[in-house]
Amino acid sequence: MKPVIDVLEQRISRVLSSVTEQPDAAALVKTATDPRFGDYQVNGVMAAAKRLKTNPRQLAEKVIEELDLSDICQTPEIAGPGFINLRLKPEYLAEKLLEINADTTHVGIDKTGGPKRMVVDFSCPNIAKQMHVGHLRSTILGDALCRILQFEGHTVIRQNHIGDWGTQFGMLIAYLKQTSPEIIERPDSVHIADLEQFYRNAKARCDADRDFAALSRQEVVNLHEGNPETLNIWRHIVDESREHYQPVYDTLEVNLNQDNERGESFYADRLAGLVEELKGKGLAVESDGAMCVFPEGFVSKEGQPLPFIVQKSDGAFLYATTDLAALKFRIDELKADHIVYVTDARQKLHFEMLFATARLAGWVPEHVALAHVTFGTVLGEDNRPLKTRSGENIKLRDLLNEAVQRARTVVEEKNPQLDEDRKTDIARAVGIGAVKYADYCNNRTSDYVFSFDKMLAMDGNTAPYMQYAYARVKSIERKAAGKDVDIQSELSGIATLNLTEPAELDLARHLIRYGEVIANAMADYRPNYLTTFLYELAQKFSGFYNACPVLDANAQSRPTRLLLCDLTARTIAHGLGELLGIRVVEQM
RNA sequence: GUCCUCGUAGCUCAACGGAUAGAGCGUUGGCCUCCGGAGCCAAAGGUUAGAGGUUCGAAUCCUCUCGGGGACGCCA
Repeated sequence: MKPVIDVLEQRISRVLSSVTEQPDAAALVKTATDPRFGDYQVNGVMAAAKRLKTNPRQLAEKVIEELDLSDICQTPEIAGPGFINLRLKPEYLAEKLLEINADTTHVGIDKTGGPKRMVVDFSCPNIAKQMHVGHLRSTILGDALCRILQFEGHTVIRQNHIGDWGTQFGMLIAYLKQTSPEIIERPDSVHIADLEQFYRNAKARCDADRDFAALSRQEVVNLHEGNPETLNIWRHIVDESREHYQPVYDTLEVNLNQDNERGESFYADRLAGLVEELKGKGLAVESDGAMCVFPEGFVSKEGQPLPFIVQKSDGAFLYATTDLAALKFRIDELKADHIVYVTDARQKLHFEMLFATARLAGWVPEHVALAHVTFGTVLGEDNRPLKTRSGENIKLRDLLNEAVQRARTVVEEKNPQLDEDRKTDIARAVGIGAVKYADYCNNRTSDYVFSFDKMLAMDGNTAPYMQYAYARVKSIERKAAGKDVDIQSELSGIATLNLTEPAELDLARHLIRYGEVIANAMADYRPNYLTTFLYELAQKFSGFYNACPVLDANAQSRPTRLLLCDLTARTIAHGLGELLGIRVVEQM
């Protein structure tokens, strides 16, 4: 079903256009800023009146005369300087709830009318290093965006642009050859238990030993030239690294695996040609020995043009080159018509220049949209980027383990009678859910302070609160049998509703807004719109739960209330589970 | 120095150019013979950093100032 707000916008805009004789007059329907103003408000009349130099209230009168919303709203009211306030009819709410109920797979939300091929670039850890807290936001934000886009009906191509092809590999390969010479014959026999330590050791040797440094450089050359022995070891390092980061994705319940990987190495043999092409087009020129593109509008310190360096003075390529190659590949071969990059805000300039350069080169057709979805930093309690006490990056694995452990303690305290497996499962859902939810519920552009205590709190806008709301509905369902209530038969074929209590209506009005909120969240790539909606839903459900008995309700009210419970549970499960990748549990 | 970004209640944060700027935490006061009190209801708390401007209307857009964070030629 189409969101009510869109239906209203369309219908009122049409009337406003005809009354004002201005074809592009927009109704500007928004959700009401205050319940006293009804459910939706029309803001566009005042702007239109201004253009016509007429009285806005009088114009609003005319619009209302022409407008027929009787199937949706009660009589519209004019208020203030020229707002039109709209209140949905209970009959309309009932009709919509039944529609949602009938849609068992898609919670009453239409697929997009214009499906696209969307490439989403996210997570992107460096191989040969542990994933740390800095990868958290890109990974889960990207995953949520993919889930939502997919739900909307787009074709989503997840791309994990892993860092598997840098000069650091020379040193890692050289180090493995020295410390585990058997790797040359049998790469599989060497297991890297601690990636971080491995990297540090190699780096230390490289810094201390000139001969080793020379070997490292030679291995870089070998790698680029495709030397089979070096390549084998490199491949092994990549495989070993995957053993470390795949479990993190699994724990996070993020849909990423080897199939989504297309790392820097994939583009390695395209770079030289790409730079040649840029040179040929007169875009890349030499500056201080490096090959640079100078896209218009980018200036540096002294007002000099800012370079986008595509080849270093020593001939090596760098991330700008790889990113260009990836962009080109995604358009030419993946046939993307929308590419979304999910990285932290510090890379903003880089992506602006990347997009500008690609456009200059003529690689971006008109219909292709490029977006950089930025986010802020995860901070510690000291308001500095989150680190361990000794100043190191916090490993994502450790962070998640702690969250689960803390959740486990709470479950143990609240529900000791549950069996062990159940407790373990709940602790996982709650702990991981808390970390993800805490991230999603903040505006992605701002930094946020990471706090286990806050994200695991049972009060407030947190995952546990949401999961609790869900578990409470499920508890009602479990209790039903004991009270001789057959939910199945009361809900099957339900054709009319009896919405009368304020708390019922309030909950109903909120439930039907789900599709509108998803659209809003996606238009701006902002999951916090979704968490806010879900939180409000849980609050409204609690209000309803307190005010309206369900199982003990009379025959007039009970089916309606059972349906409200069911739709609330389905919406929470969908929003949390399907769109945000946060598991709900029946009991907690 | 240039550019980007942020500055909203004691704290953490919302607010899609709209009406009297909203939540949560914390504080204060209510609500358990009742479907999970891990809850609900209510109160107090604000010159939206400051100054101009645009607009019928500005936390939101523009300009400047102050303050935090970030980026700015061979790292990603």
